[in-house]
Amino acid sequence: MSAPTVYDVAERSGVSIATVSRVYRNPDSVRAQTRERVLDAARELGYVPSGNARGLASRTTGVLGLCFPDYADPDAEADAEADSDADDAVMLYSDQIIRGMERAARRHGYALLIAASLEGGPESLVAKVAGRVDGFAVLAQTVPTEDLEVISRRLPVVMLAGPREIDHLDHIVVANADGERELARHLIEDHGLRRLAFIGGEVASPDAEARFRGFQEACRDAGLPVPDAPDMRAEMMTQAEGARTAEAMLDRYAGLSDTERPQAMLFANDQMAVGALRALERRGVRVPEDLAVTGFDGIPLSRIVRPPLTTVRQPIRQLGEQAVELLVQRLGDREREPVSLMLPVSLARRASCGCG
Amino acid sequence: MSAPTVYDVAERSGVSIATVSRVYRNPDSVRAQTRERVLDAARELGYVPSGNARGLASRTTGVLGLCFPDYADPDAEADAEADSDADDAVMLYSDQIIRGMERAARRHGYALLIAASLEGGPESLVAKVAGRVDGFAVLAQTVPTEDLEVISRRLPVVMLAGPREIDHLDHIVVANADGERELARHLIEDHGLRRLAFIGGEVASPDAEARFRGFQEACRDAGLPVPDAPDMRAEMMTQAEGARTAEAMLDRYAGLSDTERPQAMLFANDQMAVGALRALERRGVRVPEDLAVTGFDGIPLSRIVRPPLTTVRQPIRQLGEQAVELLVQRLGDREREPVSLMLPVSLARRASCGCG
DNA sequence: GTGAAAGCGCTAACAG
DNA sequence: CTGTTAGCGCTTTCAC
Repeated sequence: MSAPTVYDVAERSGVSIATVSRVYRNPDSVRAQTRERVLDAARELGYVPSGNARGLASRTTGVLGLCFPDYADPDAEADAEADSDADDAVMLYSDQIIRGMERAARRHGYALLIAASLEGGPESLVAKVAGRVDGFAVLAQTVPTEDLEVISRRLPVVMLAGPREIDHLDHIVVANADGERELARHLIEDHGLRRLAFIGGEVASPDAEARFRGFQEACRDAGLPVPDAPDMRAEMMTQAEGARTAEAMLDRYAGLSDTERPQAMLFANDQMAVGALRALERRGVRVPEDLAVTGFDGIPLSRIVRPPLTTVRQPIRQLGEQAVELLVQRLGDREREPVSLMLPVSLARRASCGCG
Repeated sequence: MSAPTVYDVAERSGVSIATVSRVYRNPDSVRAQTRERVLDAARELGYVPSGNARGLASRTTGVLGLCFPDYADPDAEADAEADSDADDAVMLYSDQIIRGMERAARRHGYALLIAASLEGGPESLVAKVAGRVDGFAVLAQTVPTEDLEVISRRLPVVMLAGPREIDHLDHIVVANADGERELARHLIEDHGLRRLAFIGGEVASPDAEARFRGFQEACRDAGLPVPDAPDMRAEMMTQAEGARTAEAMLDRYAGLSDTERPQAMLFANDQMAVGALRALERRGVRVPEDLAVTGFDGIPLSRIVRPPLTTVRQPIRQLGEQAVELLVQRLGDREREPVSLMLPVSLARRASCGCG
């Protein structure tokens, strides 16, 4: 009793397999009466068209893919309450992209195949994805460049966030530098702050680095001293690290007078800023009266914390949607020149910088 | 210039197509030197194995699927800040399941194909998914039962949440009734409350209904009057609706004395409870002093609101993980008896009921 | 409108 | 360890 095929359905309904095929592919090309016979037979048999066979024969899958970073050790015990916020941050990011892609894909009639990259997975599962989709998106640093090199010669690939590693690929980033520059400018010009401290992430994070560059630009533009490195770096960009770095900053500047110590801390992301907010509260530092605090990302939590966090909203979902648009476009025209999109970000002025 | 195939690689590396196939399927079964030759040729050619052809020939895809409800009109303009919380609630739910499934699937070497069901989609996209996966999970009320009936005869399907519509399918639910009963019991026994109001959702929501049943049980167990319907129903189970119903309740009981009006409002989910919290604050009702408030779900927001919300944590992610486990099991043994799992929930006692 | 025949690119025995 | 030979289940011309 193996699964029924077009042959079974054809036989049972007294038509040829070509007709069965037509019924599923282009129902109107078959006389209504014939069509019903076929459909009935299919129902009785429990027939489900094989996507594989279809794909093989038609050379398209109707599926788009996404490779994203391994956001958690899959072998880790699932403990809802104890999940680290590091996890959460990355996951939220991936979730949003998945949402965006799924939504856009659906609009174009595609389904979405997702796969997180294992650490040192065998034959990288990108291969698995690549072979089953019409095109796919890759989050930066998820897939070895050399693999992409090979794969992208055979099907559309769009790189998301991070540097454009392969120049013939479509590529989308968010305006990290612009956003941070605008944020710093706001603090400097609108709030009259002069002494700003930037708390960065690991050097390997292209996003965090780009944000720091934006910070530098704002300093330069305002005629303030331009630091050549973040005042401090956090390895993880988590709430815990945010709290830790905030306290470390406090200690570092403890001996300084009010006119010397920083008036604002700009964190490379919201998670850290939120952690800092809590640490500062514990230490009796009032935000924004004593110190302004800002983040980056615009995660939901940023609106909920007290004081609400001034931050830069990243259009993460749109990143996913745009990715699909580019893939669909390229599927329609393989010759189109590769594009590199930079999605605009927007400043969310809230209480933590003294606004509102 | 069509995509290179095993034949191209075989020719270029001077081996047979069988060997090329082996290199990708079971590298150790090929002499290292031969393997390298093949791999080199593949690299030069830009060869990517066709998942479709593999699937066709091997009768497995290495992909599991998930059909979930259309959580938002795909044609709606994406406006991050303006997304309704209705959206968010459903999305968070789906996201968690996706996460859980992806994680578990990866652990078993599967990728995950996801597709939200269109409203009146053509030939329901379940067909699309069904044809491309080895098995899949379906969120309740996502796929017409009759379709499932047919499809589930040919590949493993597991139903998630909601009633078990087809009895030969594996099925997983969370202990909605148990959770709400325990929650109500806590209010009654531990806090000594006697007058509880339950705010339900739409009648069509199996979850909300199950929670109400749990509420009824607790009332009965405690010898309190047992209502035969929720005190009030919200159509959407959103924050806005929660706020609205909370105010309506306030108005309804405005004329009663302190010893007559409800001492607690039990909402069918967290979203509503959170909305209620805000509405109550606006109306000057103190929680929990004047009125206890509880939710259900254990969404992240429930921990963050003030006062933190007493709720019942649903192991949504585990729902996804378990779904994969069942699918994998069944893939290994088609004859296994269908199982129906009920995942335990846990009470999160927080300030909104008077705890902590 | 419908049928016949030829693959799509790979895996799966079986030989050797 | 490697090659040969059949299909896997469908879409696609091209006839009728």
